[in-house]
Amino acid sequence: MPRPEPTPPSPYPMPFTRVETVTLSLMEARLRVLLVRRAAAPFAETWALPGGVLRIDRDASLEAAARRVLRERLAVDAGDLQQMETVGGAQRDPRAPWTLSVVYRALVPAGSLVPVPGKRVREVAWFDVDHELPSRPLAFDHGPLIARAVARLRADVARLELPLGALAPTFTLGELQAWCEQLLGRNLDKSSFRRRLAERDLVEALPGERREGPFRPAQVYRAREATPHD
Amino acid sequence: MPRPEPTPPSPYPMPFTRVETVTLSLMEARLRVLLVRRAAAPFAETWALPGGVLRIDRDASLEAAARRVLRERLAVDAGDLQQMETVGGAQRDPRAPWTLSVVYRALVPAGSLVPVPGKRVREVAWFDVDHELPSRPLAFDHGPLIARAVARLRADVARLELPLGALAPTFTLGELQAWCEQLLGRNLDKSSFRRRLAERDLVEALPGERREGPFRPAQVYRAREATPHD
DNA sequence: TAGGTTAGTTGCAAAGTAACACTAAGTGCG
DNA sequence: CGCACTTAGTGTTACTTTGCAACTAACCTA
Repeated sequence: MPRPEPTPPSPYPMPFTRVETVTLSLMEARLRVLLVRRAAAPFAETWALPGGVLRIDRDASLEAAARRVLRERLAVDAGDLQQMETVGGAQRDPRAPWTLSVVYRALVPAGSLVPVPGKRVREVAWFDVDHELPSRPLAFDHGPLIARAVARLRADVARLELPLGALAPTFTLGELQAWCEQLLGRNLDKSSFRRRLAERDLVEALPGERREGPFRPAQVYRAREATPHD
Repeated sequence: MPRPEPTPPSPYPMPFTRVETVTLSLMEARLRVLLVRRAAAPFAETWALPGGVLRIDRDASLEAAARRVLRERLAVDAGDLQQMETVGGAQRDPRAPWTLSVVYRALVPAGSLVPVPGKRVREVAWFDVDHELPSRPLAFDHGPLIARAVARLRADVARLELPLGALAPTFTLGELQAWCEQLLGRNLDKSSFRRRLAERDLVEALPGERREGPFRPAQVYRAREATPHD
């Protein structure tokens, strides 16, 4: 076994490293992003993405860091968590000479989060990504980060790479379609939606079971486990 | 103008931050990746991606850091440079307690690079991503990083989001198709390739000009400038 | 029993794609 | 001169995917 060298890792200063989260959810049938209003400079009083400093003493990985930030700052478990992009440079944040932010997109189940202000945060609120955000100036480079995260989520959903982690454990196909439609912000065709679902094997029927409405009951499904198809 | 605070940025230790490059090129009609053979532990004698430490005193941005690494270590200008993903964690590299690597994919024009060994590198070589790589063990987590970068490149090319920066300044449609075919590792249909090219407006004919073979001359094209289509 | 609502399927037309054949334009050779 | 060969570029046709809409099924209520 090669003995790890005790060499000091590097004489170079390292960037101020953070994790930012684009936290999305469906509320009242609209896709919304959670923002916090900053209490301190820079960008005091401006809305920003919730984020936090990477804690190498506590976070085992980048994804773990993103989960910790969501848990600590927002008290929410990210159902689906995807890394988006990493931005870094000398001029991003006046608090440090060089900052690096790894951006994660979190999709959380509807109603899993009651926004409460915390440290360094005046206010927490959800914003409709299509109707409320475009006009609003955001702190740092957070505006384009959100736009790209939303675009990528919608591209994923459009080709049925669904963030199933943020979905209820069981669901009917009608519910699944409505959920996709709300994420996309447009309607889908029922028959081709079902056809495309069947081609991939994303979901499986829970045999025998069904669920109530005042109308015809529907088959209940659940997400199939990640199938390494080969 | 809000005065930047002189606050010390953070009491937290920051991760050992690097940039790794998945440097790809077409050589002898095959997609190849440039690897270096490590001279020192850990993973001495093992092939690895070329990379370097982020130098916040010299790099204005992450992309600039990737360009510097390519220039200093490989003496090559990246025609097309795309950020792939960022990996980080406590157990990645025994040289530091916590390392973070931002991975870039570079596609360089064929023959723009003569591989020369340098510091901490025994050997430099190109490997066919389809035939030589899968069997070969690589240092760190570099194997999956390459696989994902290649898959993403091919997905991009398949839907004609072409890394035009790595292309010759002018070309014929036949050359462009052959280039895509070599990147993808499979053949494309001529007529639908041209039809799909025409729908997007990726290329434009250089009017009047044409170029020689021993056969019928072809129209010369060039890449259209990034058109913000709205 | 009729009517309303959602679940689920079927048929068809429109659009997009792949396979292949065809014409066009140049070179070289008999 | 004209034919064979090669690459450039276009049409034609068949197939696959998608969107639209109609239809049946199941359940409730009145």
